[in-house]
Amino acid sequence: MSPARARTSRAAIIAAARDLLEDGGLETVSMTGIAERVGIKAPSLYKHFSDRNGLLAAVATDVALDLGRALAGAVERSRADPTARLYALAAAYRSLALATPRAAALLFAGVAPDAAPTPESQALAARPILDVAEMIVGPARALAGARVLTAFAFGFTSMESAGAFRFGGDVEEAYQFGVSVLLAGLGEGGSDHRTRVRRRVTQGQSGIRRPGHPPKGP
Amino acid sequence: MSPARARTSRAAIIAAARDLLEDGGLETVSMTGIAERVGIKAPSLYKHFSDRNGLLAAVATDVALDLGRALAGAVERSRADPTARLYALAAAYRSLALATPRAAALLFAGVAPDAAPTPESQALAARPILDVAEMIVGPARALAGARVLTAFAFGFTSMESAGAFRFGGDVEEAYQFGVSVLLAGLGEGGSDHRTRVRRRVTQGQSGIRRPGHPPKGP
DNA sequence: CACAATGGCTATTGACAGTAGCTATCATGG
DNA sequence: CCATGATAGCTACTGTCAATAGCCATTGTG
Repeated sequence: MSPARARTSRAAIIAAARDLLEDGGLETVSMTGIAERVGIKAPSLYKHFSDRNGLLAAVATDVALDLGRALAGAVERSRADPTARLYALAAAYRSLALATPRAAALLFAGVAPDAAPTPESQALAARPILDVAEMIVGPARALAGARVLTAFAFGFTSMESAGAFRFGGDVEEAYQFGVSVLLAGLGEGGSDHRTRVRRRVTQGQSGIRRPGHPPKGP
Repeated sequence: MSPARARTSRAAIIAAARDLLEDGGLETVSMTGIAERVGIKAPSLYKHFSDRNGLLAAVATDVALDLGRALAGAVERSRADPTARLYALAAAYRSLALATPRAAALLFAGVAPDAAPTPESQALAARPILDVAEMIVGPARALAGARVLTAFAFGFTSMESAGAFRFGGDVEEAYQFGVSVLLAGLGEGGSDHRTRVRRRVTQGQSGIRRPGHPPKGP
């Protein structure tokens, strides 16, 4: 084992890809473009990553790690009570999601299905949210609570940066409103909403014509 | 003005594109593949649509119209009280979003930025949600409420079909839980959450290294 | 100092979006 | 009963991209 001169690095390639991703969207993240940015030719990239999806997966992991750090930092800086933590987390998430919207989409939306981040990086990013959810609704509902919080934050910021909120109004205010609504609802102990509702909404009929291509996720 | 024989139709092309989209993802929606499905050659598609994005925009509009119809139908079939309506809408949305996940992503996430559905179709899809939000929180907060509801429903189903919920647990139950939490929080009259919170979370600092590529949406 | 591993390169292939320009078909108006 | 013109299809082509094959230069270690 004896390496040769390395004109670039894995980290530099990932950074270049992230740059391209953010200011041009997924389709502008070309092997050619990345290679150009790091000063090599496209085929050489395959010496560092198996293929484009492997590279995107590394980008996604990188983003997940950033997100985990940002959330953990927000928790550290906030007061210890659940309310303060939740607001801090929500703000930190939105801040990152708006700064790097396409990366966020890469993380949670199935934009590039074969470019999933590593489970470890995901677990790291999820940790602070699971913790705050547990503080609010208790251990039994922590997972469901965290999912609800994440779904809202991701969904909202995703739509926001996609420009899907096209009817005017104060978008930031709506986000804060959502966080406070979730906090109020979660704080309600969850009462028996869950069981009360369970049987009512299981298989909404909606008159779709498509035969259905069910998702494959675990 | 005098047309010739038409071997296919705009509607057939859109349907073929939707099929391809659902069972292969956006990147498998190729002009060649679509053309093959409708029995013509790829270049002929440009007689019906300006380019691939134009075609995708038509697909998105088609999906938005379906969604609008599904939601309106769910409202019609439900009881008149806000709670029943909200659950019906949530179920109908999830049903459609899970049946056609990539189409949903096309609608709300910025998956194909230049393939936005027509404003009319969007307004139609948004109507039922705005209505129920107004019933729950009143006209002043209807828009914010609708955004919160939509963000949650879109975010949740998007993550669900992307397979982003990888820690086990009952995912459907978490969705119901989320709806009940939102209902409880919204029903709380909103109290003064909004203003109480406003100044606390305006610009979360999160230690991101990226200089920021702000979104362009209106 | 040899040698093997490694990271780079050029050349090539196959898929795809999109354009140019031709042709066959049909509806309408003389 | 043509002639005209609009249209929807076609073939041929270009340029871009991911990915592969195979060669070459460099460098650390025995």
